[in-house]
Amino acid sequence: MAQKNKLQFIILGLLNQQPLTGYDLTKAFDSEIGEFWQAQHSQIYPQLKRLESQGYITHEITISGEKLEKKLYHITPTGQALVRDWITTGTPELTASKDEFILKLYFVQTNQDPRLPEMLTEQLQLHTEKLAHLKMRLKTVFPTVTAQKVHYGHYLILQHALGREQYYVEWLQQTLAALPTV
Amino acid sequence: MAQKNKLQFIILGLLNQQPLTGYDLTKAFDSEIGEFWQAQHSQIYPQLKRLESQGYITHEITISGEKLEKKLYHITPTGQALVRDWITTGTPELTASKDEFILKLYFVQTNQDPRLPEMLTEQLQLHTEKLAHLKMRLKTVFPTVTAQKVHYGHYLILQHALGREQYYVEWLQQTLAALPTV
DNA sequence: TTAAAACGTGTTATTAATTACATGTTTTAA
DNA sequence: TTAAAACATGTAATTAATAACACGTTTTAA
Repeated sequence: MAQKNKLQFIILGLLNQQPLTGYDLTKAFDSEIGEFWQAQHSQIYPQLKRLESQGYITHEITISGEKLEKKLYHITPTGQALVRDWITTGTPELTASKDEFILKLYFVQTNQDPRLPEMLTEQLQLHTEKLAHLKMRLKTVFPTVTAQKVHYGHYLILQHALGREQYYVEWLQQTLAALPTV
Repeated sequence: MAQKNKLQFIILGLLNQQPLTGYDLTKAFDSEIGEFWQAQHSQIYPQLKRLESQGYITHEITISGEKLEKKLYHITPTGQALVRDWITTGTPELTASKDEFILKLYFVQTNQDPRLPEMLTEQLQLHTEKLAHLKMRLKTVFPTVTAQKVHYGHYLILQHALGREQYYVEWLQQTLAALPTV
């Protein structure tokens, strides 16, 4: 019941900002969007077809260089209405997340387990790198308060991802520090 | 391409602690495990069959009451080796999460958007409730430091979920507070 | 005593998502 | 000038996941 297939709304949301190609949309999932939703091009191209057949988007063909055809997708008024509805409608689901690493920890019975330091250290490094990357991105994309206002949603998403990562790093550090000394 | 199908490892991990029925396993995903992985019984029962055919688990039939047959699954030594491998092997993937609400925010162009207060308030309530629930659980399940050591993994998972939720609540509060006053 | 809730196990159908296959063009840097 | 990287668009095959269908038992509280 109700609203699944969130990919369609994300695509519409992106096209609501500006016309984009399937390739552009795919790339969007590699950057900030990818922090909160993932999709491959093999999911995106068929979805674009479906959205077009339903009248939510249209496309225009442009030629890049000599003969490379790009399909630039535009949102229609019906599509815009659909995005508006999606955003306005409540989100009571609390989309559950998955975390393989935390699950592995769950099966570690005791804080004496000799594998713990190595496991935690590996994650600490990974998450520290990611945190650094997000920090840099936030600083370069939104250097001023004015820049934050130009695309507030983008700012929010990056900043939320950063805070989430920050928590993860701190938690790993604390958990490591709390381990019994050998 | 290495190791997908993480459900199998989670099931094995749980059976490594104690023999369980399919129903028990299903319930495990309703509680603490569910914070970091989800699975329905329609995924679990077939997976149990597969694991058994591969020799990682076996089952024993017990009768509950007059005639209700329960299949109690046990892990085999091969299965135990598989769990050990899974835990010991590195986790370099950083399992990406999904969050529909944050995505909706992404498509809000400006902090002047009249829908923002309502959207954020709804989430604040949901996450505050969840946080309270996790706090209570942590307090009842692990009232003492000694209790934490009895099943350290369980403690870690609950405590991590709580911290994550805490961050989410604080972020929502800050974002709400930073909104321009009407 | 009886109805509801919880226990218990399965399958089928559908949809979502990933991986792999498949092909070609344009740009950029060595 | 040429090879690699990036651009660009699709389909097919497989696997993961959810929702729905289906059935029966035991326990518990009204």
